[in-house]
Amino acid sequence: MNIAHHLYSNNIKPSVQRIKIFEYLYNSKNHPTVDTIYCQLAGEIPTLSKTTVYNTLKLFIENGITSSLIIDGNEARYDAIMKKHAHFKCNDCGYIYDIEINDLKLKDSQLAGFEIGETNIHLIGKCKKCLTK
Amino acid sequence: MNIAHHLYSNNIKPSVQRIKIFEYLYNSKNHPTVDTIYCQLAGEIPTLSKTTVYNTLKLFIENGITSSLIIDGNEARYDAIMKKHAHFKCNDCGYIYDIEINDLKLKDSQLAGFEIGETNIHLIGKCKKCLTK
DNA sequence: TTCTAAATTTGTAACGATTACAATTATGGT
DNA sequence: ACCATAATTGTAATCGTTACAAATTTAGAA
Repeated sequence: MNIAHHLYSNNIKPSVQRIKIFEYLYNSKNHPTVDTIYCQLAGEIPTLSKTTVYNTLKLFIENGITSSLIIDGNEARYDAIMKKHAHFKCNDCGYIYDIEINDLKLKDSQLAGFEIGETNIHLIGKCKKCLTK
Repeated sequence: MNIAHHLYSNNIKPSVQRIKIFEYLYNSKNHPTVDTIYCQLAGEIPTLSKTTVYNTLKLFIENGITSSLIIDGNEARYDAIMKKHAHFKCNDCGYIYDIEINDLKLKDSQLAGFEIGETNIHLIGKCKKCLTK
């Protein structure tokens, strides 16, 4: 995937920072926090500022190529995979799994006439790995 | 509902603060924030401290009579209705609706062997009222 | 009732994630 | 190369939450 082109086609002018941040987000599947992104890229881009990471992610979200999730209260995590999916966080190892969702059945009557823009599903528990060890 | 008894039967020693906080939480259906609870009760309990509200809610959650939800990033909201339900937040009026959920169908294969402790479903969009006005 | 220990409440200070803002640096067109 | 505009950066401020120690209340024993 050509990242510069991906940014362009979503109305984002590419820059070194933007390309590197999106690249990291897209390749690392671990829903990184701002701090993680910053620390990982600070080596490659020595002048990088944490504010730039915040600004850039905000821009990505506004243009629909990134989404944010808050699965525990304290800090936001980011995801470049835009296909609708749920998240499962293991309380033991802390890993956040992507979970495919088929369908979400809600009582029709209640949401009739509502316009649903966003659906966030967060599961918390213990993953198979941690349960079997 | 006898609140003092409800607290007792959940291993919480009642106190003026605890009773008032739970009472407010239980009667107001609007998923209040800590600040809202504090401001509402500060009149009745002039010595009330915001720390007490935090402590008390934490105690309620530990003992399973309250749950917290974070539907937009910034501040936590609290709910004394423990029956499993989803939340819909209207981006226009800001109101948070309780939505009954029948069933959540996820791809079985992925979560096989996982232990799911908590399921949070947050919907965001525009409610009927705001759409029709 | 009075004393004492434990639990609860309170206020202040600290913390951490995020944002505001102004200054610096880079970019693109003429 | 020059200029206007956009992007990046660092610092300081903001705000929800937590840590902590002092003050108050509670409950049980003497």
